[in-house]
Amino acid sequence: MVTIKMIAKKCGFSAATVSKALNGAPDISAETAETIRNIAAEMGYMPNSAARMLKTSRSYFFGVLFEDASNKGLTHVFFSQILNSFKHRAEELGYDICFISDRMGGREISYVEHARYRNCDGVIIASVDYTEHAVTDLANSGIPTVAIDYEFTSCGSIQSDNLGGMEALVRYIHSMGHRKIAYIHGEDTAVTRNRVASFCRTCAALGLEIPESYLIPSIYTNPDLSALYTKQLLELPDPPTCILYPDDISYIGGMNQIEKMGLSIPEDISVAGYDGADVSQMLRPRLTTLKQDAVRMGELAAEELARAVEEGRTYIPGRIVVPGELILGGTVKNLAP
Amino acid sequence: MVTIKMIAKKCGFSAATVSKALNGAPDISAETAETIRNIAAEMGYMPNSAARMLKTSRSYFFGVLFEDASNKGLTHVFFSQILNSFKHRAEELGYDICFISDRMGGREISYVEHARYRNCDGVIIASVDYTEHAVTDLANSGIPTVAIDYEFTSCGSIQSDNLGGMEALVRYIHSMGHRKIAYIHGEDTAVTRNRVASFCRTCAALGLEIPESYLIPSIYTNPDLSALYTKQLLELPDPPTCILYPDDISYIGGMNQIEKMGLSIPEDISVAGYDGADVSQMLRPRLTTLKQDAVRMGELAAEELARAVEEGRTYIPGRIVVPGELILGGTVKNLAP
DNA sequence: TTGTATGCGTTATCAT
DNA sequence: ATGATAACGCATACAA
Repeated sequence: MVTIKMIAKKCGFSAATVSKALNGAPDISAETAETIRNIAAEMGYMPNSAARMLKTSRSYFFGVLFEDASNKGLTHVFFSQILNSFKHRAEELGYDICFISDRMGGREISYVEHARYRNCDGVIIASVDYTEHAVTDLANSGIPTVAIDYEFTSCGSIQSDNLGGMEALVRYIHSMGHRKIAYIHGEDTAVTRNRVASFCRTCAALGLEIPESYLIPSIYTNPDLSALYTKQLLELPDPPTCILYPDDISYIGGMNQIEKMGLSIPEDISVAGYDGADVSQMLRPRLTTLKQDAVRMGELAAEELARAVEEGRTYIPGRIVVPGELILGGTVKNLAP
Repeated sequence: MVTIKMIAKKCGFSAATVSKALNGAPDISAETAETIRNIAAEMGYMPNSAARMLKTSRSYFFGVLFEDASNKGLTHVFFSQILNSFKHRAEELGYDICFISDRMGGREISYVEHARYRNCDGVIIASVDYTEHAVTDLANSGIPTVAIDYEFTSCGSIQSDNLGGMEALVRYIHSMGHRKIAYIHGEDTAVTRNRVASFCRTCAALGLEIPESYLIPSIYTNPDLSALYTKQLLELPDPPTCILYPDDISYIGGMNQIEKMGLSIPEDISVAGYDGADVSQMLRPRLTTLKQDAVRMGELAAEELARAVEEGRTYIPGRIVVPGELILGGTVKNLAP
């Protein structure tokens, strides 16, 4: 491994001068800087991040906390998209990614400890149970933090526009003449509550009466449950004309059930989804759905976190709401031509 | 930040003694060790990985190189599954994950440089163009390396059993009475070549003549292309009775095309897939497919890499082939009852 | 059993 | 413009 000392020896300058030259310090003559940089490159020099980290207490690591309840982790479609674009943007900004878990080898450690151990300059929190103490401790640890789809005091926040998205979706369905809209929704989380609230509020604003039986708590990405509830809905004395699903996978469960009952989409029953832009767009007809902008969310999260890190004590947490996009597929029938 | 020195001051012992006690050195009395550990815990001590790294030149980082051609990165289903289980197992073994990219901030750097900069103890290579110089350089850098689905001399290797898997799949289809089997396969990679070779060899062994027109090069996860080729196949003067797709998404494209032509699966045309265990299992009928054991592959990769790191110069690269599982869905009709 | 001294590679301060 | 020196936090060889 080639170090600054070795370069110093080779080129006759001192280690201090070499360090400065390599870091582009202003008090080094252009000529020496040039010479030193050439020799360093020639020798294949790479700085040692550990030494630099120790000296400057800056790691250029973004910690990533990414533990969802369903334990899908990195295979979770929406979050893997966010993470992917977060990673790209972070790299552009000069940061590497370091996952924060709750164990180091055999031992259990807290997220805060893990982040401190690795000297993370900042941390992004996504896809977790935000009420967990281990999580709130991290958010309050003083380490610059940005949360996805959640707000902590004094932390940055990147949120999907669940309120606006759901409103747009419901208004569209209403504009297609539907008055009886059911919503099979995901388990109780802050995000779900927002969507449900927006659903109810928008329906109310449109003068729609939504009976209790139309609002069904299910579980995200569970096709069996959504199939079951679809059946329930369709067997109601007064069934809905349109069913909303919480995600692509739930939709597929519902779709199977609908076909099984000999009905077809959208002739006999209309459907729409949320947070779907993957599989559901390959099926025919294409699902009408509200696509969240995961890519933009990841980018913004990286930029916000970089800002939090670099502004330090003067950082004022940003609260960014990222709009989604209404994708008009072919699953909502026009009842009012 | 609380350091060893601070603990030393507080408890009256020297820094060396504290360090030893905390690391469970044998030459410290049980009593002092106990005392020191208590005080350390009380003070909320966490070692500084940068300092430790610098001193021991061990980072307990596994570098992860994960750049696929299609740029899906972490959203690639198969590889995200591998990465997820790799991450879990690595954490159990005491390692954190650090992504290796080809840039640091604005500057371009090589993978090797990146891995060295972060002092990665070892590196896993997955989902890349293995012929790229940047990649082979990494594999030959001397850093302990394990590759997924590829073999480098002196690197460990975890491979999906593409030969055995494809053979099992073809033999099963043959056992159902099919003699005219077509294969729409992915773009040219080492993995694809293995599958195609095994497909051809198995067909030959079974005495099946596969015309050129039955073997179609497509692109992975491209539903439009697979739809197009499905149409081509079905319009052949002598069409196949069963079509093999390279993945779930390609299958969905084919499925749509089949339905569009008024045919049904498996009554009119049988189909099967490869590397599918996600969406295709939620559709009805369930796709008959050969599921790769991504979870096991990730675990094994972590274990193999840990071994490579810990055995150092005495490490003899392991070549592990991980069998898949034939999932019997309902898309292959029995032609020979 | 415990403590002293040293150095890992780097950067920052202060002289020169 | 350049260099000598110290220090970051830790682990270790060796002395006590």
